Amino acid sequence: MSSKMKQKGARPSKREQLIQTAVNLFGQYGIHATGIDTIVEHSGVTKKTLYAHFRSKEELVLTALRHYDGQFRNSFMRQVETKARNPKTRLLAIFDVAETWFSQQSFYGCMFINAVGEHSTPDTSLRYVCRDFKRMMTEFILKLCIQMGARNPQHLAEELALLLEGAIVTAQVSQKPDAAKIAKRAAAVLIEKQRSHEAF
Amino acid sequence: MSSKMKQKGARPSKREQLIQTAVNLFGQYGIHATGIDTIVEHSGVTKKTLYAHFRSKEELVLTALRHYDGQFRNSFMRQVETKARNPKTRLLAIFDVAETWFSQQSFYGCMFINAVGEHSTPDTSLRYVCRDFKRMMTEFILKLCIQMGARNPQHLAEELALLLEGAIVTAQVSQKPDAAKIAKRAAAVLIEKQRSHEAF
DNA sequence: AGATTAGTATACAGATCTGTATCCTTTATG
DNA sequence: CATAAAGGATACAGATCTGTATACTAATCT
Repeated sequence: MSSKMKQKGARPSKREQLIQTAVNLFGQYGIHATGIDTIVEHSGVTKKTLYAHFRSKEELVLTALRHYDGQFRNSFMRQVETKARNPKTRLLAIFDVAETWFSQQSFYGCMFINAVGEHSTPDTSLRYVCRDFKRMMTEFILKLCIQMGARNPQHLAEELALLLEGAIVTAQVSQKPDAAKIAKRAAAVLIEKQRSHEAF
Repeated sequence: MSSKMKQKGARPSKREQLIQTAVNLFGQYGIHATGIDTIVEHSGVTKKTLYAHFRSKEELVLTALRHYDGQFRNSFMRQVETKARNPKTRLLAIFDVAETWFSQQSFYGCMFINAVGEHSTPDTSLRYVCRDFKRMMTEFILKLCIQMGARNPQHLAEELALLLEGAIVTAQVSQKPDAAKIAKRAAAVLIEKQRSHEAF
């Protein structure tokens, strides 16, 4: 049996410690503002070990973003699906989950939006990761719109995704967690407008 | 007559050159990624002159943000008011103006959103500048909502502002300038829902 | 014209950044 | 036990960052 076998409840490997620390620091302070030395200090792992696991800072950045991607999506979708049962209420629940997210002490906006903000060059791996994250979120919404039997699910999903993005940055920039409530109110109107009373 | 008198059409002062260069570079590459040396090179002004006009990089950052604030708001509002005549169509025109903004080669998202993304500490001058910018934009929208005779202008303005924010980051992250079209579609629904048929 | 200001050019100090190297210790495994 | 792998501690190289200092030049005001 391999020693590298991942097992539940085991203390995290150095690699995982580094990634989690990177996620936290990049999330709070941004990527450029977070130096390797800072990550080393906060993770309790030496620089040599860091560079044994990751070729460069850029590789750590990408790994951290991808890790957070999976982590966040899992948590977010699970919360939505727990909070409500049918597609329509789940669409609305998205904004309730968002509000609890915005209200956390450790909320510093969307890590992917912030990452793109400091990396303008298009067609880079970082940009792809961020783009894909947003695409996945929209697809999650789209599925619910289809299940709800919306007349034009694609349109509705795009609109609701836009509201969610707007709520995120408004909560961040204007420090108003209740931007989620505004978004939810608008979402309710848009959903009602698209509701097909035949399905469900 | 003072030599520092500003006169139209005069070639820009060193100070203005520095500010404009800073706006451009901060906007494209972000604040942390843009060094003083880079600004010096691109502005054609020496470092000593820069530090004669600004105490520190931070002061230049704030000045640049405030400068861009006025510049952008002026341009944006003027375009909206030129494109349409009555409040309702002006509200919709916001998203047309946004789309041409998104489609520019030099579009790198909203400078203020990006700035906040790399400066998480609240209650700093930088955060105030960014917050005020968003507040002013929302108030611009609010005035139009009131003029339109919306049933709840405050609510409508908050919702439309959210849609605009969402469109900005979606256009930036997903590189889809037509996020503005989606926002406009949703805005039309929200506006119609709030329309009071008594006024105008 | 004379004096002051504004600006150029450039070097430099001190801090910080990414990434590497060296030496030693712990840990796991056959 | 013995050997190899993983990690800790630390110094360092080279680049880049903010901000300052020095010496010279061009413009401007009285």
